[in-house]
Amino acid sequence: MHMNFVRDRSSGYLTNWAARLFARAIDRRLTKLGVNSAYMPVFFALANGESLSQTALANLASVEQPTMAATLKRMDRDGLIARSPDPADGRSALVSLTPVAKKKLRGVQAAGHEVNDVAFSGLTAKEQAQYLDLLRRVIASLESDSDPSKL
Amino acid sequence: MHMNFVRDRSSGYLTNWAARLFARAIDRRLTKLGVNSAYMPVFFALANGESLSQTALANLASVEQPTMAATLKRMDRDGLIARSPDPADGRSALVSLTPVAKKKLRGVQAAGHEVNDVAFSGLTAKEQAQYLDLLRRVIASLESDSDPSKL
DNA sequence: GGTTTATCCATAGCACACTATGCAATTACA
DNA sequence: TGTAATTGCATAGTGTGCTATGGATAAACC
Repeated sequence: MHMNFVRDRSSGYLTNWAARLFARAIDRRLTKLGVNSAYMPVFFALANGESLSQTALANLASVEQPTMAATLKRMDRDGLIARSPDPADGRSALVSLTPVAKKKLRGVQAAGHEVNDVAFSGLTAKEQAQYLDLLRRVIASLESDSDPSKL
Repeated sequence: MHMNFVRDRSSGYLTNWAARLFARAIDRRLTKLGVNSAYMPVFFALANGESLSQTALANLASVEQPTMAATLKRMDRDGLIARSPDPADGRSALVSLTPVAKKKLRGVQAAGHEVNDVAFSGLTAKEQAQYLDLLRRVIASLESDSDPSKL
């Protein structure tokens, strides 16, 4: 087992690496369902029959609007979402899951839980809570770096 | 401050979000230097005049070979690396930093330290060490998920 | 020595993320 | 009410990452 000291001491590097491993673990499981990891926030947000705008979905997923636009375009292509005009706003369309997507919902949720369990398999319950807590605090600090209004 | 319970309890989601915030914070600082965040592992690996193969750099950065190939292509385009044929192996080329890149080295290192400090600004020294330790253990578990030989 | 296997790298094709920009519809306000 | 500012979405362009594949050189093994 060779070591890489610069790498293993860098919070940014390790966080990035962990995120890529999470995505790979998720994608390995979702590929069988014809689903991609970026679809997950949309699946969860619309799981109970909700109809949300693209902007609302982007906020829930913490991605920029053009990123969500591209994700929804792929989901549309894959037959997973339907769009209906918002009667209250001529600019907006409301997005909901199709019956096809609803059938995949349980599998998507199972994949999420499974990967979460794998990632936490070496941690005690207390350490798992610590991990989430520390992550949230690191996130808060980094958010205030980009947006001083959040201080 | 609105909440998003599904999101804030998901280790994969939070890790991904933190990684994107790290990358954005780094890129905001490196853009002035004409450097991208993916160049950082290459900068650090070659900081002391080393000459390494593409495969070695990919391993150090923990990315797949085609990913490193694309990164090196951009660094080449930006005049940051030089490639010389490996006299001992006709398939391989040895990569090193150009004088232009060496001039940027201090700035790149400073950006890394600065973002690390921002991310850790809300954590005690003990908590910072815990964060890195927990990350490494989560990474180890996720690696064994994709490669059972690592168990 | 010649065949097989492994290794190094390039390319194709795609997913997912970002910034910058612009149009169209809505809201705010003078 | 009519103009200005805001908001919702689309598009263009780019960076970073992945898998799959193939060619060319090197190493291993009859």
